[in-house]
Amino acid sequence: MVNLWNKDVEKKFFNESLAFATPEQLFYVTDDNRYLAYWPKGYPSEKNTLQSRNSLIGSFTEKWTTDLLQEVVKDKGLFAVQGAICEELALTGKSRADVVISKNKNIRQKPEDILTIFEVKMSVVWNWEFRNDGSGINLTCIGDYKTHEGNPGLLRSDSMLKAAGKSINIKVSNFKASKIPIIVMGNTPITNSYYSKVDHLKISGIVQGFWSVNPKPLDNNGENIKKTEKLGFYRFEKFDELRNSIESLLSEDWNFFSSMRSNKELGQIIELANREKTYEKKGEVFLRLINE
DNA sequence: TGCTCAAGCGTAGTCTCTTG
DNA sequence: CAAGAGACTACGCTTGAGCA
Repeated sequence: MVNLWNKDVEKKFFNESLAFATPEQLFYVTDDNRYLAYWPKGYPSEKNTLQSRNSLIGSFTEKWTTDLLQEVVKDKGLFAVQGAICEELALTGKSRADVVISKNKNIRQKPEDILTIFEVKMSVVWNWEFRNDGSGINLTCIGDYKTHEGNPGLLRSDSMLKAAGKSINIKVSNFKASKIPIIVMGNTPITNSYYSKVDHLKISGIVQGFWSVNPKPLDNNGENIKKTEKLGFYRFEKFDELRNSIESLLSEDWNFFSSMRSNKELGQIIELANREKTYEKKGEVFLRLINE
């Protein structure tokens, strides 16, 4: 039984990090000397911005996602690889893929071996209070993301834009990228101003999905979106549900294509492609012609 | 070879402006 | 008038190109 994102995972993040980082690097310190993961809504005094937690939560969530995906593909002879490099797909040492599913487990990858690219955009979602009263580390959840000032994960508009931008950068890097689906993995919902946009990104073939692997991001049965109309966004509630979606992603032979053509040109291309015998062949010829 | 430094990655707070 | 989007800022960390 594999669990998706939940409060225990965040607790684990703080517990692991406290082994080598100071509480001051992981928490805000309030006026009355409380150690909190986020400023509570309406905190009255002067606030500062914590920076030292950023890279820690970044690498923790990427590792956590890699392990989760590894569970999905391990019995298929495939591998989840963290920080993959593939120059042909604009995935360089400076701008790696967070996680890829591949036929091999090397950091350096060939486009032909990569089956899916995952961009991880996750944060600490809940607010936490840390205490160390001598008897050891004590972490208490003091509220969901509606109770603190933070705007975690995919709820930030610029995170959405960055994820979309990186996907486009990969898709236009090389025609070999057109066969590889790209998924943005988050642990929060998205704002309603992005509902129709994620569907358009999916339909136009740029991002195959914004997936949240946090089944219950809000306490007290708070309302939160399950999916958008065209499944551009989807919130997973069980590991098996995630496994099924990834399996169907891996089972098809995908193609991304984009172009600006006149109706006349398109008609000519379709006519030529239609002379082929099978649907697969028609598709192949269509794609070859549209890329010429 | 070892050094510096720009450019990339990451998250998060603040602020302004638009929108309803 | 309130809420949210997006721009901007901040800063910690890593990579790799250029250069002495």
